[in-house]
Amino acid sequence: MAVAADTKITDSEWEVMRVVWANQEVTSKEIIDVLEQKKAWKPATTKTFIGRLVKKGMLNTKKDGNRYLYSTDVSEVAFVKAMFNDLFDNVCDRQKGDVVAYLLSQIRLSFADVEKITTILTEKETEAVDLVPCNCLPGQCHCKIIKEENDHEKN
Amino acid sequence: MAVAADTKITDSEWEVMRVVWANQEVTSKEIIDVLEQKKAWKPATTKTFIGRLVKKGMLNTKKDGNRYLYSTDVSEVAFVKAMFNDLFDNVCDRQKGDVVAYLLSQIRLSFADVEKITTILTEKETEAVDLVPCNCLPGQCHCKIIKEENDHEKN
DNA sequence: GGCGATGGATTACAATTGTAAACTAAAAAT
DNA sequence: ATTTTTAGTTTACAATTGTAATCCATCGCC
Repeated sequence: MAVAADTKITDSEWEVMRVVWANQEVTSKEIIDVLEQKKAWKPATTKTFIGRLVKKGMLNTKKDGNRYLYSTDVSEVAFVKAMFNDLFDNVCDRQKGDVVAYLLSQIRLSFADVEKITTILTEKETEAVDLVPCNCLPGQCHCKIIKEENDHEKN
Repeated sequence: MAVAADTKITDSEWEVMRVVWANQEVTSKEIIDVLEQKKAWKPATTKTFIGRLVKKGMLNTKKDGNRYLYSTDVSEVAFVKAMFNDLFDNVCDRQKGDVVAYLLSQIRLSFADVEKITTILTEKETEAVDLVPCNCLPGQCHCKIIKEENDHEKN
């Protein structure tokens, strides 16, 4: 029921979604109030973003008198993961471990998090390699160039 | 010497940057060739992105006859980290461990990666808490609402 | 029942982004 | 030296995004 988190949204729309995710069902007024606080957006501005999200199918509307109750079928967690995955598309496989290490170093963890990550890490350890193969196009990643240089030396 | 990876670039510009990062110094032709392959961009399109990156100060130019050699002072690793950090701004602190766990589960690791991550994890373990405090604005995160509900029940 | 407030829809408009052609100057080839 | 090819610069133009005012329908209140 995740309704594909494949929809692209902008940063501003994301702000709106966060309010919706936080609340299950919200009125535009609630969204407007929160974002007037956080982003100093005029009500009309927030309305625009709500409208665009409805058009994109990210927000559902349920009529309630003269107004709508907004909700979404897209899970926040799934969406966030999809966004991060997207970013990863721009990164060489060989670099990803380093990026994850960095992210990990930046955040706070709960005991549950530690346990979860430990489990995954143990699993990954059994499949670890000396050098993660680079998946990039030649010319778009260091690895390839180094490889070519090596090949060159060999011949 | 990182020259602030604070500059925002678009996805398309990122493609160009990857070629530059992969090569130290490149000509526009090399960039054009790679991206004609990968993205089927017309040379003129790639030229536009190169131009915009130069204007933004992400690319340096060194004259070499009738053409330029392009290079950058921005480190790829630093840049990637900054981009991920940016994304994290849209995520509740309490959720971040989960996201990192997910990312970890998605990638391959080298032995060195495993070691590095293990070290960081061990460190994090000593600072782990039962529940990572939520940093979100009230109304923009579940945590706050749950908290309010709890507070409510208490009274 | 009329009127002000509220919420949604329409319109606006500049900046950024994706996509590229056209133009120009300089280098390479003949 | 003239032509052809390159590389960089300028211009173009539609789509998306940020930001918002205005308009219109309705709801609640006097």
